[in-house]
Amino acid sequence: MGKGEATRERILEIAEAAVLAKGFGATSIEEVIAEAGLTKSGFFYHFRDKNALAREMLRRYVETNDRLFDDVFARGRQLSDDPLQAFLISLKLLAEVMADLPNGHPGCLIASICYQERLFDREVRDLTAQSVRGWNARFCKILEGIAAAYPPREAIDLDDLADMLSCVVDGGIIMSKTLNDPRRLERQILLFRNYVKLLFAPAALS
Amino acid sequence: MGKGEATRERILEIAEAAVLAKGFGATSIEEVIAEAGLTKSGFFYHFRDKNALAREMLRRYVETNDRLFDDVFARGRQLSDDPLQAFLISLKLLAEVMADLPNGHPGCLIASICYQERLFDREVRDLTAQSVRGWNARFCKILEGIAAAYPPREAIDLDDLADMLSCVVDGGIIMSKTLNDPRRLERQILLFRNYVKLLFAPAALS
DNA sequence: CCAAGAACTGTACCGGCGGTGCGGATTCGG
DNA sequence: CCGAATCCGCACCGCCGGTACAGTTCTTGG
Repeated sequence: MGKGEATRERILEIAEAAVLAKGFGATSIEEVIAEAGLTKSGFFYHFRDKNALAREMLRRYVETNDRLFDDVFARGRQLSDDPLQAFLISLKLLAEVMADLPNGHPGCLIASICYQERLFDREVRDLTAQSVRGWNARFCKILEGIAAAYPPREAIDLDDLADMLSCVVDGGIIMSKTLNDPRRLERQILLFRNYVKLLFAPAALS
Repeated sequence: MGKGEATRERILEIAEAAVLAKGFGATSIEEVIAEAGLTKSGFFYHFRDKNALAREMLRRYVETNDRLFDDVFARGRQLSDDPLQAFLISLKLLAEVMADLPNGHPGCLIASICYQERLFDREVRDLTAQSVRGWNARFCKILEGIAAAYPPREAIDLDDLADMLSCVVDGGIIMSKTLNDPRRLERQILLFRNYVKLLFAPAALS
């Protein structure tokens, strides 16, 4: 990693924290560069304008989350051959990861952008939509594998159920932040997990 | 309603739409007063500063939502004496209300504030927390009534389940806005409704 | 080791916005 | 018709996003 790339990464890290705490519009470039220890000229050397910063932040965020999901769901499959058990394990791991964050989850950048949509260009908005669609499709594929092995107790739309995981996480983050209680996010994920168990697990197992 | 109060209401309405679309920090007073048709002096006659505007917006939003919940859950109880059935009816009504919004749900002001917390003073943040706590307590009370009549199929924390409704709504709003698909919010509420049904309804009823 | 780019700094400037202050005008109810 | 509520006009401050551009320091490949 060259020196320039390291600086870019530092700027993005600082900017992301600031944006999640105050919103994009209220995050001044000046405070970011002050914390990063460079000048305004230095900033504009790396990013053409504020929107370019947003694009890179988002790209970085999506990439990080993708890796997290890769990791969590791979470990689930690794610990059990049964698709349902693997998913339940993965959800527990996900809940643990969220619970282990020192100061609670810092916030979902997609949610932050969603509530400031008019500030961003089409490219950014398309990237948020595409990411969410990707995550939902990923969850849905897992659920289809489960449903094939375990007929669900009720006729449920698997797409909606896949959506629900994202919704519960985003909602859990908001509630955790608003009430200043990080554990609420973990509990919401576990509650969703219980829903999945209730839907698919045969009565004998529950 | 005096003329001043009408102007205040107009300002709050315009400001809320702007804040939900661009965030609080990026919402300029100038554009609000331009749309409201008054001058900056007129604005500062009604609100001491931008934070006073935020406080009033939030107060208004919480009040509106409280009335909505009062209405929906009262109608549920009105249509069925059974606590579970009443709740299930109320959730369906809630989903319908959300689905009937012409351009989709405009956004949750509490979520918007949550993602810009550093911009607001303690009073505003306390009000958001208190409102969320109030709604959760309301849902929890209903669930306790249900659990007393129908022993839940699994040992579930009713507080968490009450939280889940708020989470699913907030998450559903974000997903609906991000994917530009208003129906997703409705479906998430109905999916939560199904969870409640699955948890409490005796096998004979399902 | 040195040249060539990459990675910055310094300075000057513009326009927009939040916010303050205050005097004056208009409007409206009693 | 009086006085209070409501709103306008105007001048001003400081911060911020963004532009422009010349100069400096650091890094790295040949």
